[in-house]
Amino acid sequence: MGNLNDKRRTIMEAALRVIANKGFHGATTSKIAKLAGVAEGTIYNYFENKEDLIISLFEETWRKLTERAETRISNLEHPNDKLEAIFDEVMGLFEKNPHLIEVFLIEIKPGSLFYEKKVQSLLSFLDLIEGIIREGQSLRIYKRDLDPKATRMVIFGAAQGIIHGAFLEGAESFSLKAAKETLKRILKSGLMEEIQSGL
Amino acid sequence: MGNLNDKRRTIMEAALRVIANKGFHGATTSKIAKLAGVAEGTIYNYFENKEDLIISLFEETWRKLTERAETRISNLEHPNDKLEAIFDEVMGLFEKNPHLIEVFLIEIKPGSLFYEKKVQSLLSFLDLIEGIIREGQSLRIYKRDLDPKATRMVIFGAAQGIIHGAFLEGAESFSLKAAKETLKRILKSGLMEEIQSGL
Amino acid sequence: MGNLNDKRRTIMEAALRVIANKGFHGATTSKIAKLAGVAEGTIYNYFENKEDLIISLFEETWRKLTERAETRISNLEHPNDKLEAIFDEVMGLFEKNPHLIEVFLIEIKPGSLFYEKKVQSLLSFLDLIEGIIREGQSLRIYKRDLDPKATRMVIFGAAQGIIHGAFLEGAESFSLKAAKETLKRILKSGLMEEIQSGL
Amino acid sequence: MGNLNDKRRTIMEAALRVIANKGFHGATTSKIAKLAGVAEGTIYNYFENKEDLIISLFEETWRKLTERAETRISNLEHPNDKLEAIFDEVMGLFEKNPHLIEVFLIEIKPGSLFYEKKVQSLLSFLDLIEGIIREGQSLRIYKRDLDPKATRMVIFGAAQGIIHGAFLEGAESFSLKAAKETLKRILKSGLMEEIQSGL
DNA sequence: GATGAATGAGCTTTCATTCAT
DNA sequence: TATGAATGAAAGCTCATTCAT
Repeated sequence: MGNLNDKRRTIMEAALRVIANKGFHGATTSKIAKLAGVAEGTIYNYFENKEDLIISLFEETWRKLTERAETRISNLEHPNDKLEAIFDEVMGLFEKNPHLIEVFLIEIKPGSLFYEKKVQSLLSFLDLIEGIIREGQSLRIYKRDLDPKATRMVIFGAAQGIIHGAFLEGAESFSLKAAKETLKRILKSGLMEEIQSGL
Repeated sequence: MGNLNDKRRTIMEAALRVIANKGFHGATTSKIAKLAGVAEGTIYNYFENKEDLIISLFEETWRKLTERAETRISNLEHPNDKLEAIFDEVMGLFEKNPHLIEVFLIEIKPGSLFYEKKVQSLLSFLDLIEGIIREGQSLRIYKRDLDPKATRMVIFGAAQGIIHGAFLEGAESFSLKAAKETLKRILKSGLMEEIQSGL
Repeated sequence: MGNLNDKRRTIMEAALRVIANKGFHGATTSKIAKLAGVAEGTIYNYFENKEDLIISLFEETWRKLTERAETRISNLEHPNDKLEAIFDEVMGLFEKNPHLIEVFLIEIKPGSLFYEKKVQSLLSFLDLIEGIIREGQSLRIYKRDLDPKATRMVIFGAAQGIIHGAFLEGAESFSLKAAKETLKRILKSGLMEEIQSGL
Repeated sequence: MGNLNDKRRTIMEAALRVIANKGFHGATTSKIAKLAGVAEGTIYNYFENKEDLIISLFEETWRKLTERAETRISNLEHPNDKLEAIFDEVMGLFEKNPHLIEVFLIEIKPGSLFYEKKVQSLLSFLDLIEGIIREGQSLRIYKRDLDPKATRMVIFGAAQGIIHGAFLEGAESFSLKAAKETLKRILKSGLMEEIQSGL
């Protein structure tokens, strides 16, 4: 154990940091190798090719994010609280490392590395969200006529949207904090059953 | 007239098709030229450089989309109907050309071609949405505590999300039609003022 | 007459101005054509190719310079005065249009357009200088043991040298005026027979 | 050691030979790589870009020339002898490699690679000459009213001139040996104080 | 396993020249 | 003759991948 996986991990971490600093297309094998403190050729002892490295990184990152999210929601009761906690987890990662958005949100698209591979870890993350939606529906907290697979993409996409918004407009005209609040409100009443007043 | 713009248009259409087939980063000048049936150098008679070509394509596409959307909503009264009409217009384009999502929805990020340029046509499209939101708020149809700039990104992102969903999962497990319905419901109650019961 | 040569002349003048503004390598056929107010293809009705244009321009410019120099020295007696007048003529042209130096002084070298062609007009200009040297030698003003062909190159090269100096060092540390004076003094005593004092 | 610098040297020597054969502007990276027996990309393992290669070559060549000249003059006393020794050194190099003139004497002009960089090695070489001139002036051997910065360019340019002459005219009508003698004579009396007769 | 120099296909861009009109 | 859009070879440069050590 250890040694082999240590170097593999070192390379992946270097790749993550290079992407975080230089962006997806600025992440060359040479920069990754240098930061990892290994020779360029060494990368190919641990990964088939660059694509394999990036996909592995992607999988690992989403897997860990999902794990952290699962831990956090395990203490929570209400589906709204769970969704909010997950959302915070995701936002935290990408606020710290804006460039990761490129790889972990944006490179999820037709034609990208990740698309053909239908990367499992992202689907698992989406499954987590879907589970909460279904749970909320069972508890009659969330509207039962919402398609869960569609709903999870609406939530995921809306979150991406406000991150994009933060870049598209400046920090001056776009408050991420206010945007989070707005998103929360929209989703809350968008998802929740309307309370039958007077009953 | 015509001839000059014809060739320009031919090149732009070729670029669009190459992007559609090969993705944004697979769209080389050589492939574009070949598909357009012109020499590579000819591209540079009509565009300053590749970036100029891509941005022109981007601008043109969003501009036309915005125009069509404006025409469609001019007959409509209720903000919900307007948003739905716009949404249909966008979905129509990207269902036909899935790869365009890369360029027209996604390449809007720090470091990308479009980010520095803050391409005006996309902002105009978003302005259209924002206008409808503000209008709905004035009419006390939409919640007044929603930040319009955030809201427009939530809508935009949610729409992207369900398009992504359609690709991430197969057609068999993801019904775009059902997804649209779900999105509509979420946004409807998400955006609209809750009716004061007892009145 | 006229029309044919007019257009030819127009193109050459445009070429001269483009070189003067943009330098030798910035002088593209497209810029020349635009400034001349003709189509790019038209250049090829008057010149075999770009090389032919440039060489023609070179020849013409040196021919005219030689003519002007001949006119000026026709009134002068002493070889020193003649050389100085020629020198002033050359310096005047290149001080006004520094970029011309590239073509008319510097592109005279092995491997250049002009080298293989052994451009006649420059040789005529050098012949003019040589004639003055020979004349000075006949009159026992100049040293008779100087090889005239070598001497003409020494003069020509020395003049180039101080022009280079003006570029190599800044205007602040290199006074072209002082340099001319120095060159004059060196050549004067360098060329002239030493007067046998006391005899 | 060695191996790394060997390849660097191989590439520089190839560049030198390509320039010698094809001239400065005919020296493409592809030709250089082919002659060096390396892939084009290999050049960029040793030099930042083509400009860096050419400037390195230039610097190296002038530096070595200056070194050799310094060694040779260290044994000499009279400024005339020193200048002559330097001159011989320069002539030796360029007689062997005529095309180098382009790069090492002539590409020193506004707009050229070397101009902006004010390549230090050439200035050092010129400083060497200037030092001898100043020394000669201190010793009252050379005229004190000559501007040393101008004088060094006159000498430099005159030497260039006779090299040019050797190419412009054929070997049959231009004797480089005679030209050297002529240059020596002109400079000798041109630079030296006139002896005060009667003393 | 680890190295990193070497590779070379492929990229965007330029521009002298051609030729159908 | 005049046009100028079209051409395409060739340029400098990048970088994922290989392989001899």
